[in-house]
Amino acid sequence: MYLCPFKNGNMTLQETLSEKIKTAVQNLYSASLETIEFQATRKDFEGDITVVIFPMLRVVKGNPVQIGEAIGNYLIENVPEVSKFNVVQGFLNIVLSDAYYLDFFKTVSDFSTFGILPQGTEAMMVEYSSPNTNKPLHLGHIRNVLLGYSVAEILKASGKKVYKTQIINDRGIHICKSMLAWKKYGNGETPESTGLKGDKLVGNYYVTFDKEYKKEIEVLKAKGNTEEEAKAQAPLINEAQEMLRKWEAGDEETVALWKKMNGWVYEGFEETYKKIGVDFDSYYYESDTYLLGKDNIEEGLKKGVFYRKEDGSVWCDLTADGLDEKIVLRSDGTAVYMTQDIGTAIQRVKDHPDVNGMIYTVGNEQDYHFKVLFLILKKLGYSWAENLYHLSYGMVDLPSGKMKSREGTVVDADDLVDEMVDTARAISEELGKIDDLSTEEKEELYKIIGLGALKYYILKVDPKKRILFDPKESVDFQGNTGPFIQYTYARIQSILRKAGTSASFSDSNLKLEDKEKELLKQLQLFPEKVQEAASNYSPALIANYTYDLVKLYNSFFQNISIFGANTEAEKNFRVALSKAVGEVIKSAFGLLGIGVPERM
RNA sequence: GGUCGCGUAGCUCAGCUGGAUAGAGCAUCUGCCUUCUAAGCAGACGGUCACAGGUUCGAAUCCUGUCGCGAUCACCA
Repeated sequence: MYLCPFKNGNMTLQETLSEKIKTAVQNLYSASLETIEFQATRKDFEGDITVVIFPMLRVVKGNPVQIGEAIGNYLIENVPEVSKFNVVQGFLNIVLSDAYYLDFFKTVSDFSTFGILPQGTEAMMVEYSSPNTNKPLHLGHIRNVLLGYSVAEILKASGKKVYKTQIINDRGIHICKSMLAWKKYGNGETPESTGLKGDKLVGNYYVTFDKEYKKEIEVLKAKGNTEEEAKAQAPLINEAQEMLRKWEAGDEETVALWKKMNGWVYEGFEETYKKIGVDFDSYYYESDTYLLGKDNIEEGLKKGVFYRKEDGSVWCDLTADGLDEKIVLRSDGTAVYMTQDIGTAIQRVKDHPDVNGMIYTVGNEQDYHFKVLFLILKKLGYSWAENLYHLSYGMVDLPSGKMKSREGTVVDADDLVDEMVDTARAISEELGKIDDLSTEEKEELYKIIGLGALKYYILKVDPKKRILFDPKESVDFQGNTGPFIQYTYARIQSILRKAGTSASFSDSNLKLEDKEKELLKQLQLFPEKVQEAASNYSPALIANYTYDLVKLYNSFFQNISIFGANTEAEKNFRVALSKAVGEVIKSAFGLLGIGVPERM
């Protein structure tokens, strides 16, 4: 835990304290300590940083309170930043001088880039979205896309070079179902002729297929067939399978239809991505990659990583690693999911030779798959295989249970965003604070707020936890929410407009108010928080940090007058502090993919 | 059944590399807009941290077991 990360010289204050405490214990008790345990001082006590005395009792015999007192006194004399201390039970609470915080504040020349590292040489690839092309994106994809995008931004801020990519599942029986239904019942409909988004149109035919298929099953069951038989014998499913065979054989007409309908879907997806505000540096398509793994399988066979069974199928024995045997190539020589993923991974590194690690943003239902994939890639001997991470996130469930696109129980991505924007519009109009903005400015603002509410709502929860989403209980705009944080940003901008550009802060002899000190403490933690979020792949850490910062700021804002400050220096400091907080909010929200408004 | 994940206030979530009296928001209730944006602030109410053991000076946090919820165990993706 880093509580005083600001470096004055070449050591952080925390490192200095640590050294001095060790020296003190050495001098006072002739005992040597390995590490010193620090923690943030609890609100109920006076202090900024607390040293826990208990662990020292192993090497220093004595009363923890007396030891604390002795160390405290030593620090007062030997560390100028320590202004006061108190000891409660086994806790030494240290009060740092205002000068320490003011030095920190003055030293940061630009809070808009504070904590954001420049791009280093290490490159990583982040995969997210990975949709099927037979239906529109839904709430589940939204969580995926928001997480992936944010983690990519966070990794960038931590100094990595990042490539954002996706794998598009554009082939297989699912798209054939939509194609077949369109052919049979579509009457040549197109996005243009219907005015529907391409992905919606294709999705409708997927649903149509399912409806007609079910009808056929019922008919067959009525004729005395079992459920299984009916499902296998229904003409529609056989036609779809025939279509898939034709596609794999390269049948011209089928491939043309496939291209046409996928094209519609891609246009629809792009619109949705644009609406949400995410982007990609590259795209991989399963129709290109599903064969890629085969050569790697051959190679693995030679290396002895895989083995072939009598029927010709190829397997990887992972029982020694506590997993099962996994098939990597069918007996007929065709590729399975795993084959393709092996091939895609290798291809991606070939395409981007500087990549030394990949993040896969995929739901936790595929935990096992990725465990196996990573292990196989390691066994194949790729050095980058050590740096693969499955960014596994919990499902988004509705009160009614799982979302099922075939049953129409999905929350559509476009609809959801539109609803959020509508809510933002309704609230803004009711409050009436921005009536003088132009229509375009207003609409832009509603988008920022609506999306902010949605994104924050999803990103603030730990990725691995499942989310229960109740469409009836709309996403909040008050409390721990995106709009609350955006509102604080807008307030700050209002302050800055009023202050003009003249105010600059330079005085180091100010007496800080508690709330000012709290804000400086929180600001100081941002760089560490970015690194922590990067190593944990967790936007939630950034969201929670920002919320804490904003709560502190609002308390400061509401209780301490900025323009009513006693001195010009005080006023200038408060304006500068406000500006810094605003810049960190903007920067942190940027990592979450959330915009901030000048007014709201 | 095996494996993996989750279980904290009525609800949604923080806290989890062990530390003080477990924190926020929503909801409910009190105050605060003639003063820098009330999408706010100040406060009240609300807890057997699923349960039981264990390790420790100290456990929501680590270990074991039990229960509950979910996922996964395809020549599907």
